[in-house]
Amino acid sequence: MARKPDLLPGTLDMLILKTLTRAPLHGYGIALSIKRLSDDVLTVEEGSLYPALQRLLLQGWVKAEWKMTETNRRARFYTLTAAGRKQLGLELSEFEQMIAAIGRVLKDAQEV
Amino acid sequence: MARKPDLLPGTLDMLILKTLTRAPLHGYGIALSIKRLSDDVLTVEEGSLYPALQRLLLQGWVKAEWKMTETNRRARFYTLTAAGRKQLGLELSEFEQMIAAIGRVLKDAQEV
DNA sequence: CATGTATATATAGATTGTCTATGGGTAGAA
DNA sequence: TTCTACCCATAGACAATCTATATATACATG
Repeated sequence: MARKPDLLPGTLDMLILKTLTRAPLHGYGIALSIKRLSDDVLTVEEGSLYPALQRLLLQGWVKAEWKMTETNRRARFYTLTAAGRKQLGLELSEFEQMIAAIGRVLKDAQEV
Repeated sequence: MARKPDLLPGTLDMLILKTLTRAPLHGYGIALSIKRLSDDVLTVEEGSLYPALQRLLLQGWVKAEWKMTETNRRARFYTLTAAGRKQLGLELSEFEQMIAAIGRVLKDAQEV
């Protein structure tokens, strides 16, 4: 990781799924939501976002529907499926386990 | 991340640098150390480890020296350089910032 | 003495995820 | 009319990791 990344690789699907537990949203809205909730630390580039949404659709973790936004624009709204909710639970627990494990390695104790 | 990964991508360099703050170690020892400290959650595959060590060498963040181990084997021992220590500090703070940001997105509050 | 296991390094090639760059297009404000 | 914010999408480059493979040695066990 030579250049400072916009995301922690491997966490985008989880972030999207989590965002959709609040409400169905279109892609642009998902990206904005993640950016804002993270206080601009996380930026979801379009070239990451749309391929990720395709992945999630293909896996059946979200479904999509074209609608009009409040601002009168065509947009594709994504909704979390039951399988997606289950997948989110899985990813959350694996992520937390990893973070905890990394935390143990980063601790200063000398128990090598 | 279809398959459960052995590591969080992007964190390996940081883990290696951190491990070397305790003592100089050879590659195999670094991998073992990370595995044990993480209670077997993190596994550093050889195909990830040695390229990572090459990266760190190239950046000047570690230096290497062939020596004999306690068990009488040839091994390449890596030592953290001053630049490496500085880099570790940088990666630690960026990592913590990212984790905090992800935490905010994963929180259940409705402040969208 | 043969065999197996743990120790130890290293690379090639595949895979995957993210980023950069680009293309298209619309609503509404200035 | 021009600009900005909104909206979707893909191609290709790039980087990190994983799988598979290769080589080799110390030492224990049968």
